[in-house]
Amino acid sequence: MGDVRTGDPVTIVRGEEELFRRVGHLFMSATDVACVANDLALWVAERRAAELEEAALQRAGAARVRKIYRSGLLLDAVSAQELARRRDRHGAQVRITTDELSETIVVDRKVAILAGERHEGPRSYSVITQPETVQGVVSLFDTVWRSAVDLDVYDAQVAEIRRLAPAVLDLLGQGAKDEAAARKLGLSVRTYRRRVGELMAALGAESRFQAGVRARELGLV
Amino acid sequence: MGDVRTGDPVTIVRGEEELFRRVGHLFMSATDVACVANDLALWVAERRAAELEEAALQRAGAARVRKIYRSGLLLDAVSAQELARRRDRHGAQVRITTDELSETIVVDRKVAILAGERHEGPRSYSVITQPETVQGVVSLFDTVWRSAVDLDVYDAQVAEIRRLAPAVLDLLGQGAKDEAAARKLGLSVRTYRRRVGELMAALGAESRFQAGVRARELGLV
DNA sequence: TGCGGGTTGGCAGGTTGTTGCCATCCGCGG
DNA sequence: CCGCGGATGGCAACAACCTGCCAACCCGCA
Repeated sequence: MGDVRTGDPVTIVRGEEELFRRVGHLFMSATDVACVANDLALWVAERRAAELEEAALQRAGAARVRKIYRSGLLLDAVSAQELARRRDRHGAQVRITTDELSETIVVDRKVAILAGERHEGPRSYSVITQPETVQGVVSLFDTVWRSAVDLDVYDAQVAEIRRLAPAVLDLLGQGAKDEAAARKLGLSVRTYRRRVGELMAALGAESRFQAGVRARELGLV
Repeated sequence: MGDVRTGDPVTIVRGEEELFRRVGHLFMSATDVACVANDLALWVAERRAAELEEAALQRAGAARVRKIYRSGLLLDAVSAQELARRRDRHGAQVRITTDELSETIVVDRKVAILAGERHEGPRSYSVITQPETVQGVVSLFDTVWRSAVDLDVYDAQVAEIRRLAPAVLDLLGQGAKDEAAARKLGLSVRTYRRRVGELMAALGAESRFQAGVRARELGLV
């Protein structure tokens, strides 16, 4: 415990518990947080969230908090709303990308945390303090940040998509052919496919199989 | 509480806890259990499983236990093995179907339990004691049972599929085109598509989107 | 009424995915 | 050696899906 810098420039940490013990304190006084997240789950164990929440609220406005989320998240109206709520609550900036990114946090441009693959057992995280490496991560983040689009702007774009998305997802999930699905929705095949295309774009999927997986991941089907 | 027959011929029960309280005792003395399940999760709350387990073991051989599972389950080697283990342990008969079925239990041809949709909140179950209705359910079950194929037979069929399935699923999940995927696996496009087709058949999916959803549901991607 | 921006749906031409057919190859027992 | 069954891969025809283009339409606004 104590300062994270006492270890190697790169430390592998297993599980969120451990991660929190190592770097949790950094968030308390952070003035610059950059974050890539794929869902709304907090990175730290739920039971510790309260402390962080408090610290976050205290520095609201004083700190610069940038968060990037996957676009698929916005297809669920509830999630989208929750996202906006949190943003307002913390005075954070939220942008949306359609690219697939591994989860990342950079605190004060000094410490980078990269999430590893999520498979059996606790998830692993790489905690990086080596300045040049962190700088590289920051640079990547900045680039992605620039290409990402503001939550409100994106939200407006998908508002209409979202209206039809549930029905489209439902039909796709049933294995319906475009022909039949379009008829059921009272749309032309052309427009139905437009919807599917928008949906896939929003999910960042390049094939329908992949779209199915992502949709299921987000609990949309 | 008490005898399930005291209520209406059809009772809606919310949550597995409640279900167990209502009909748990039936399993203790049952000599004929018919069951459709979509995954390996036990129907009763985990903590009560021990009692049932015990009762089940005692009547092993004495009772007739028939279980039908979805074929997709077998794509995961671990699940398939666990399935066989449980079957041997309980002296049950296990068959596999590729059709989509809602979960069902019929005890001693007297009480039928149909699982409702799984959405927010606890899952609901219909407990049916009305004889004609139960008979109808039994009749449906018997038909499905006849058309289903024995676990061992099916297992042998998919053994080879399973060997390649993870790789194919992986590539599909990445949104790879058949062309590229086949190259990566060192297969011809034709054979790769054969694999995908077998996979979809095993998942009971009629479109790749649906296959993606099912695969994700089973945790195969 | 006329204009401008956005949505729709038909069409065409493309790519991707699905399936049957068949020649070929491999391994195995006769 | 042959014959056999199963797996493979090429080919082809077809179905399904994707997309650019454009005319038609709708709606709000001046």
